[in-house]
Amino acid sequence: MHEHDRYGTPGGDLASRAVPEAAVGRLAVYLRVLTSMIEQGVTKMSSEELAGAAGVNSATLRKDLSHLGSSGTRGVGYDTARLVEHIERLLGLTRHHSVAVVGIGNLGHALANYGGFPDRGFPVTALFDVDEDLIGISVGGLPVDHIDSIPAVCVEREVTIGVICTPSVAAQSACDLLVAGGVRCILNFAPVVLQVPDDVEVRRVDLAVELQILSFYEARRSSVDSSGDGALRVVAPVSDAAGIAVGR
Amino acid sequence: MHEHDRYGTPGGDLASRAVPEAAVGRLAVYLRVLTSMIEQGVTKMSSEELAGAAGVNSATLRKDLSHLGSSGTRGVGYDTARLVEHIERLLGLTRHHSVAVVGIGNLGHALANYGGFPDRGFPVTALFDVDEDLIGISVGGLPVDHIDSIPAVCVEREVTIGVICTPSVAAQSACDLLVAGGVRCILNFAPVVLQVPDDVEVRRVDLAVELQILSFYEARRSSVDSSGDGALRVVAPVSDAAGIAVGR
DNA sequence: GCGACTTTGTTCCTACGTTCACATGCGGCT
DNA sequence: AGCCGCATGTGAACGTAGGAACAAAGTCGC
Repeated sequence: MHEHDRYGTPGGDLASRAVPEAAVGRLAVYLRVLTSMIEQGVTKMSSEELAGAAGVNSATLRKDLSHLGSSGTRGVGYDTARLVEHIERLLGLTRHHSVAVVGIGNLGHALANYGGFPDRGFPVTALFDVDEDLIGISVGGLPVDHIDSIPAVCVEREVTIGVICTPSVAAQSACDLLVAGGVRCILNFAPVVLQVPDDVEVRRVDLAVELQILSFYEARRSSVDSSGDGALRVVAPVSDAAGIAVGR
Repeated sequence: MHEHDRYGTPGGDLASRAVPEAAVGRLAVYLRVLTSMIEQGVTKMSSEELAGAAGVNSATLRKDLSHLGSSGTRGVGYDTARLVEHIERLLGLTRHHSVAVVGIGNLGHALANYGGFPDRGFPVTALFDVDEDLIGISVGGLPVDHIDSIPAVCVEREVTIGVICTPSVAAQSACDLLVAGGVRCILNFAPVVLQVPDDVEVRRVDLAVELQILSFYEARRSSVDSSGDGALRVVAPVSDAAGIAVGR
């Protein structure tokens, strides 16, 4: 199926997944909290502290960290620098991932201008668009190429991650071109469900969906208010203060 | 920490709303697929068709749709227009949600210029920033106000959704101002965990996390490739540096 | 050097979300 | 008008995530 069920692959007994996706997402959050703390000179943290800063339960945090082997010291806590190292290794951040952005509209512009992308390690090395007026001009210090050259350029610059910021109608073809260029990880901002080969991983960031989910909560809250019935049914398991979102 | 666990159905009656968050997200996707289909003149769809287009299992789709009451006709399928109506009602899209964007940098610009925001129903009615050079200028047809005026303006324009596009350090204060202005739904693009009262719903969209998750998949795949043999379960029991942790 | 305290790593358990499979119910066909 | 087929809606099973509690392990104080 498209958008692989990242859970147990049916027949794929193999390593498919030892670390749950949800845990991977949280690990990325811990990583940011940790680097921020290190900058402030913090060298040790307990699971309680780190969990508080990341907005998760401490047991969940310890379980997540256990996926990368023993990194803590009982009775003391975790060495921040060491932990960062371990998480980076697990997430594959030890080597850089060249990023290509397709569709240099408003959003594409914004992403290209982020420069090294939030948290370095993801250098943007290629920009593409169809608009002839954009080709060749420099955005964020990088020239825009025509989408026809996607496959060649991606191979040449060893792009590992493709970001799609095109209008919906162009998203699938942009995706196909990226895949043709050997890109197997795609971040899709276009509000469509992409069809890709099984070995390509797609993550979708959908603003409309996010807004509609918020709308749903707002609507429910309103109806609860008006109904006067206090028995509200909360479903979101992570709606605790500072919820960490990441649904799906 | 959160009280409402209620699983039994004490009140029972307004049972219709125990919709899981994951289902809400999918419903938003179905909604888009449906509107797109309607534009193409499609009036009826089976669960199989719709599920295929949305990239989910048909059973999951039917269960999701069951949350909004019987909308289909057995032996026939779903009436697209009717379904759209039901989903919109559940998601609270029958009334418009005024959106405020805080932080008119690259991303804020992009969002403001989307105009009505992807899929209408979410008109952007206020823009805020700290930069004096930006105050007063028009972005996407709307003037930028100073963040100090957030509370007053949000109340006045009945903003229900706040979008935070500020740098990390400014995010929490932007959030506080929005909350002070009565905004209880927040979409946060800043890579920080916001602290909010219990009745405020925050959803976080974190590009760095998304990229790092992709990086993780890429890393895992690479190690599978390079290992050659299928015995990649081997993990880093000892001090294997590149281990990806499998098994537990 | 020994004991007590602290915090990790893990085990168990509960709850949820997804999927399978089937009974129910509706439209079309003869 | 009645029967057949087909797709919905739902009940049960399965697998996974998350939280509480506990045991191992290491440090600090004496």
